[in-house]
Amino acid sequence: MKRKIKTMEEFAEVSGISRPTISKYFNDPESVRRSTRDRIEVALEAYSYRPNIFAINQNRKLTKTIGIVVPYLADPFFAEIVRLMERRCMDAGFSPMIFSAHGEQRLENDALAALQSQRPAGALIAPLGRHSDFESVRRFTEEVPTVVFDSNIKVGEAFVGSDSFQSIPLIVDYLCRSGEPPCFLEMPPVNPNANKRRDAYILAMERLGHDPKVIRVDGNGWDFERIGMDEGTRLISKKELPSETVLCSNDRLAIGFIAAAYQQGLRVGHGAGCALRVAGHDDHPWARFTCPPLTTVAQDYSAIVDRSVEKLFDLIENGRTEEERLEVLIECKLVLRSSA
Amino acid sequence: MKRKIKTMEEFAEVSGISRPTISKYFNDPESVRRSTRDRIEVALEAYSYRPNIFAINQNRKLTKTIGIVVPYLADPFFAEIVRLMERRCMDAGFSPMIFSAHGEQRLENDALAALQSQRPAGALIAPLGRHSDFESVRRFTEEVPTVVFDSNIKVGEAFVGSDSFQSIPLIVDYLCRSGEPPCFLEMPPVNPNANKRRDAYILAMERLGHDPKVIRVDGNGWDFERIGMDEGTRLISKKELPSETVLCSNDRLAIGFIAAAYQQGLRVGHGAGCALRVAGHDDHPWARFTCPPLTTVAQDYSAIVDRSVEKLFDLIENGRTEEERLEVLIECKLVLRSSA
DNA sequence: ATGAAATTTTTACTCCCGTAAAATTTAAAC
DNA sequence: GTTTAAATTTTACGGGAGTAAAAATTTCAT
Repeated sequence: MKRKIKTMEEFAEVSGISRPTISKYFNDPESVRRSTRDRIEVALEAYSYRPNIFAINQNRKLTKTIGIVVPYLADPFFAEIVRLMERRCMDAGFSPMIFSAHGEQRLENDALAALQSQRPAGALIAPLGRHSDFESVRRFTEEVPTVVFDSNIKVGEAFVGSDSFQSIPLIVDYLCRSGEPPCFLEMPPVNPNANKRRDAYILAMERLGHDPKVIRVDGNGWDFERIGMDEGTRLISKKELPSETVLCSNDRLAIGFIAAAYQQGLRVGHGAGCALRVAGHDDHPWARFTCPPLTTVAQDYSAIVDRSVEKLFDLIENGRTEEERLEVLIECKLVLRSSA
Repeated sequence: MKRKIKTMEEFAEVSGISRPTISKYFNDPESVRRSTRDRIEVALEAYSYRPNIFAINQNRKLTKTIGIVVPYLADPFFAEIVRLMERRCMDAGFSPMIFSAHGEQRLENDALAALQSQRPAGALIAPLGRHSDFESVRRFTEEVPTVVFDSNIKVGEAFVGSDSFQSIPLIVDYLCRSGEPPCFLEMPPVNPNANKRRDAYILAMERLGHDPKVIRVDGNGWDFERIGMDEGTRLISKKELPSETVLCSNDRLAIGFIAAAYQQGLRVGHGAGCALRVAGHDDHPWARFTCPPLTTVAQDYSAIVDRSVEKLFDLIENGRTEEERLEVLIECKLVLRSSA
């Protein structure tokens, strides 16, 4: 015949413990004496009361919420990163809150506004990049301790991402050593990474004494596979490829390109009888399931997540310091499969 | 020299309008006279004030939050559904909140608890299914108006999903008519859909006078592609496939299976010189980029989202009725590509 | 048992906004 | 220029928990 407990006041009553102590308990169970903790927990089982989160956050300067914002959640790269980040945050006692910009500036701004209204303790954001409303994002980071990842726009307390100038030479070297030097397939860059990759490609090729060949195809939006397939089809059928080795700006583009090659009857791979070698970048979760499996450069998902989250926790605990903005560049690893 | 406006009281002061009216404005801008609305909006630009969401929700019986819970966000099917749902909710003036169970019962329960503590106006949930803590989910739906989608466990006010007994016959018929009758490749079912699909397969085959052949492979978790590839490799190399036409329980499994076939040197497709036909189910976003492109049955993403969201809005507006639980089954469409 | 230290209880104020009721002002209608 | 209806202002309370300060109690070592 348990009555419904709605407030902490009521719970204090039925548990026989004063409200301030109950409050202390919920903020940190270790902060009350063992015996009272036990009494509270017994009552808790009997009445299953949970404090009202809105009332809690109303008085707290900083909540336990951590915002995670990505440019496109349906991209498996971000889906996977978010998955790992969410886990880390929960393990540390925070409540992650996920937002996606769906590739649109307006929605990114909306997401940041919605997040900010939650007064989060901190935020992990991968900005749209080129399409971000820079001022908007900067204003956000003024109010909320923020670690930026993946796409390095110069806001927030820190950046964590992969080092294109390390990763691209890896794959370029390999491709040059094992066959015809690659051309570079890119689409209009959605973020700074895309530019860095192209620049890194050019640099790497020149270092090796080869002539860099960049193919910029059309297409916008986040349908990378479709762009890779459509433009790949066009390039192949019109024989406009300057090299039989194609390094794609990212794996999703490569997946589309491989599909195009397949449909045109070109065999992709490094073996005998193959007409084309294709490589990507990122080691997307699906890269190992292409036909043939994709040779690529793997971003270190765990490291990106770990470093980002660590830095954010540090910011939350110790506050912002006057130190210079931290930039963590993480090494990538070459992943050799059979596409190149 | 604008001072920081933190409360509605202060904003009322600087805008020269009373607080209750400001409050009305934020609840519905149309509810105040044109002239005052203008005055408020002018002040709003000058001071960029936003009401504190916690204080708001503390007093409202029902918030503007809508929870979206999926079993695995990194699955492109759910990523896409979530994307569409989020959009619809925002357009209707709600704040969607996304949760993923990451395939684990404990995390599903955590997500539901976290969501419930937000006192959402309603929830759209795709339960884990077989691995759901049924009682937990049921309790949740008692407190929160809920539409269940994709996986029909019998809780909540309504279910919206695809009709396996309509979709599977479509593809079975087609496969039988165009070649050898298919065997059915499934993994241990993660949700009721998987069972229905198998049963529908058996039924469809029997109707056509063929002998149904179900292959149940091992594997758990949500790495469907990996399971499809590993088990496909095994089945092919050991020649254990009872038919040269393979209908996979879902597209992700099929993607893995196709990769396996490719690596074993088997040509997939319906043309001459092809050793194997492979078909899937769902029309995942990546299905068109397999090699060869995947023949499958398309779930109607928009319809699923539309119907779910409509019903939820109806529930929120009109409250729960005593009517029977609504079950909406949406038709699928055959998508013929070249894999079968 | 005694004193000191650690906890808990009491009391009371704060956070920021929703909202109801009564009083007042404004706008529209005739 | 009334009359009326509509909108706004005033005033006041409530929601549920954080938190500070002082008083009371418990714990533990000596």
